[in-house]
Amino acid sequence: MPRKRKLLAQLSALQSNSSFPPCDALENLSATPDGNSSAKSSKYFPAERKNPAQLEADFFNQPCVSLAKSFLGQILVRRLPDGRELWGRIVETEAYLGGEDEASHSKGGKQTQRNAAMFMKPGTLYVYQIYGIYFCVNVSSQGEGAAVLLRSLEPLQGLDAMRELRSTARKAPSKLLKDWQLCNGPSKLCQAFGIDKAFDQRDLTQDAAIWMVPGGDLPGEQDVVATTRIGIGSRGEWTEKPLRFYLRGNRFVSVVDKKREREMAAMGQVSGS
DNA sequence: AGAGGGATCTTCT
DNA sequence: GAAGATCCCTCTC
Repeated sequence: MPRKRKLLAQLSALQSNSSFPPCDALENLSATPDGNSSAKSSKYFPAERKNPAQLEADFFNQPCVSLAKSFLGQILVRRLPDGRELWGRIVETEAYLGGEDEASHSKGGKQTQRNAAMFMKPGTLYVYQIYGIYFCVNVSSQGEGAAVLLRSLEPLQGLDAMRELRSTARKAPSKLLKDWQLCNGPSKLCQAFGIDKAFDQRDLTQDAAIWMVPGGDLPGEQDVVATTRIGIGSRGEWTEKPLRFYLRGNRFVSVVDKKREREMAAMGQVSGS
């Protein structure tokens, strides 16, 4: 059996159970969970109101950099077809501004079939495949063609399911993944949360399978490190712009910039009160 | 601890 | 036809 086939089969088996169709895209049509499946299920709420505290359209309607920072500390929630809920706290993001931003898929303001979601209303997911085998997920922000890449999450709930989803994609399933290895990278978090192309162009404020809720522990300005983006190659002046944001000292961040953190600490000493 | 390469395929030129 | 907002394994120091 070819490796890819095998992976797809495992994923499909994991994500579906007897009462749900295997196709992830059908989740929206059957939003009612089977009562006893999840502690967070809507036992006391109408089915259409899955969470009263979820982040709404006005939150996502911010300029790109502002949204990228505002995401830090907020919580991404994913409900799998079997009813299990995965919770992850966002600890690392990148802003892709569109237009002049040479590193953005929407550079030059160019809209293509692939990046169409970047031009849709704030809160729309942009999911694309990278290197033929992985996925990355962005959230559209205010601004033409602008979006925020989700790079790392701190896993909060559903870690067993995340480990299963992550492990299906590796050669040596023998060694158990540590908690910090589950979601510390843009494609790792997509694997762990079962996010693929089927989520492209979905609306975070309208979807029954994925949404965000406000975090209880939001960072202050001094807790956020702003540094260069990862993996964008040489993009002129845009290569060095501080458009990546992460929580200082958080062990679930994918790439730590010690040098930058020292610089910021020094600045803080000078201007600190 | 760090460097290097392979996997794998859609999208756009 | 080539590149790509990555990850993981292996080799070397």
